[in-house]
Amino acid sequence: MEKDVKNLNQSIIKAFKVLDAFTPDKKEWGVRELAAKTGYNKSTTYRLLSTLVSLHIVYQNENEKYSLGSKLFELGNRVSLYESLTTISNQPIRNIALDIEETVLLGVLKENQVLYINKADSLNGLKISTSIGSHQPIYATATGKLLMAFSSLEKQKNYLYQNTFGSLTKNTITNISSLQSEFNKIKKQGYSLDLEEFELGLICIAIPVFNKKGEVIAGISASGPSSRFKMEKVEKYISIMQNGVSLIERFL
Amino acid sequence: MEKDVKNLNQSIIKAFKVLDAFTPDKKEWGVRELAAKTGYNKSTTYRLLSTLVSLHIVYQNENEKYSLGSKLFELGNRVSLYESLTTISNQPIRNIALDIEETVLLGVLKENQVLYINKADSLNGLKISTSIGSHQPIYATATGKLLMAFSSLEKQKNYLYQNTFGSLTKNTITNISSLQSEFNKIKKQGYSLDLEEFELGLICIAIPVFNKKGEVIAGISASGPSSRFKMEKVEKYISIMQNGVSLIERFL
DNA sequence: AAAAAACGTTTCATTATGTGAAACGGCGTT
DNA sequence: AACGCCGTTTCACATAATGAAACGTTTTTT
Repeated sequence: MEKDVKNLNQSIIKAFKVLDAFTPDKKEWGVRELAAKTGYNKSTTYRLLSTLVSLHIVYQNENEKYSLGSKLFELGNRVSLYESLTTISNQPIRNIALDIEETVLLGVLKENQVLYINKADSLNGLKISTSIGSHQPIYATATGKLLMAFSSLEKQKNYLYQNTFGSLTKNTITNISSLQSEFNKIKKQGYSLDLEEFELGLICIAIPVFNKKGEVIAGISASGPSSRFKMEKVEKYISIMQNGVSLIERFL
Repeated sequence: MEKDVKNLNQSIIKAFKVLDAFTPDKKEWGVRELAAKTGYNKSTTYRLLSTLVSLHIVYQNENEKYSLGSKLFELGNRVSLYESLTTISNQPIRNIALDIEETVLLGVLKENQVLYINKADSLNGLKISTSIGSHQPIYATATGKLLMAFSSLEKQKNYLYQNTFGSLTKNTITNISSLQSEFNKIKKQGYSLDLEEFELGLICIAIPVFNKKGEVIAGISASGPSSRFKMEKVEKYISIMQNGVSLIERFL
């Protein structure tokens, strides 16, 4: 039972289907080929394009070909990906935090560190102090290792060979080849663990957030004290987190 | 005598007027206030927003407020400002080059250098060798000095105090305070000159390209050998260049 | 050099679609 | 309990989007 069939504005849907046809692989379109691609009538396509041109959303160059225009660039730059991720994730991560009763964080990669852009506290007394806007090292956190594991091999190599990895606890992985195999393992199993590698007594699970193109753009983590964070619960935690993440991914 | 009144798609125009209401100063809108702002009926505005939400172009958060969504971010990032500037400028700079019979270049600031992203050759035998994609120093070129002159005072200070300015010809300005007053002079007069400061025998004029917000996003230069580049022609050159630039600015 | 094909664009009768006033139901305040 | 504000839905109506065909150029083929 889907929601009611809304009265959506067909012209707007068409306009954005047209815009979506402009990709890095195909930046220029003629009217007829674009009509064939979208399935719209040639006249309709022409009028959609004319309107978009008048708004500077698309630009028509000298060969009469159409391409995306500067106004779209401007509008797109008014959207902060962090902000929209934050807004979208609010409710889902709060629900996760309620369900598993641990602190939940949303993190992204930024300048060779993990930047946390959203947080949902658990109601438990013992809380994690990591706050929104704070940074942590990649190699010693569940989210950091996760995001690097899902980066390109080139990025991984760059990271591994251009940084030093100091020991933060007795469990910290400080060896380059161990880190590389940790990345491989994480990518294979689809989640990441921090077993007191950043701070003694602190355990953490992280899973990826994928965008529509299948790229990992963020990670969600649940952290808690090792005293109550039992390894046999990991599977259950991941399942709960996965449900929340799929709610986020719908809007990306 | 404008061009024929085209049959533009009204819904699309409305949709983008709605999107344009979302600015850095006002990132969230309710239906009613947005209807008041745009002048559209409350129902119409609601349906426009519903359609845009279904496309993930806008996002509706928990308070039922609307804000710009991730799909708009994605589309905006498919537009390269350089590419659209290049396409838009092609015809205008060619016309300028024909008119004043000198090589015309379009340059932007990139990583403390001038990056040239478009060029129109003159038909004169003696041509300028600077090519598209090449970089030149800020302090010794007309376009570089121009773009820095129209940057914030903070950027100017950063540039002046974190770089060294080697002498390229006997005319190069290598002194920090002279450069600062050169920037001030350029911003005041609205154009920039390079009097054999980069290469002996080479003279250059540059004027700014403004976007709709009044920011300088690029510079256009005309360069020629000092033998035929007479100072009494500067005013005429600038007027011709200004005409071409205004054609570019229409599309920004 | 002529003919044909392909392009973006315009026309116009037809009909699908977006429209606005009013009503609705939920929520917070008085 | 009454009010005011919100986003949302309804429905008769009028406007605005539609597609087939024709147009005028330009490019390709013959």
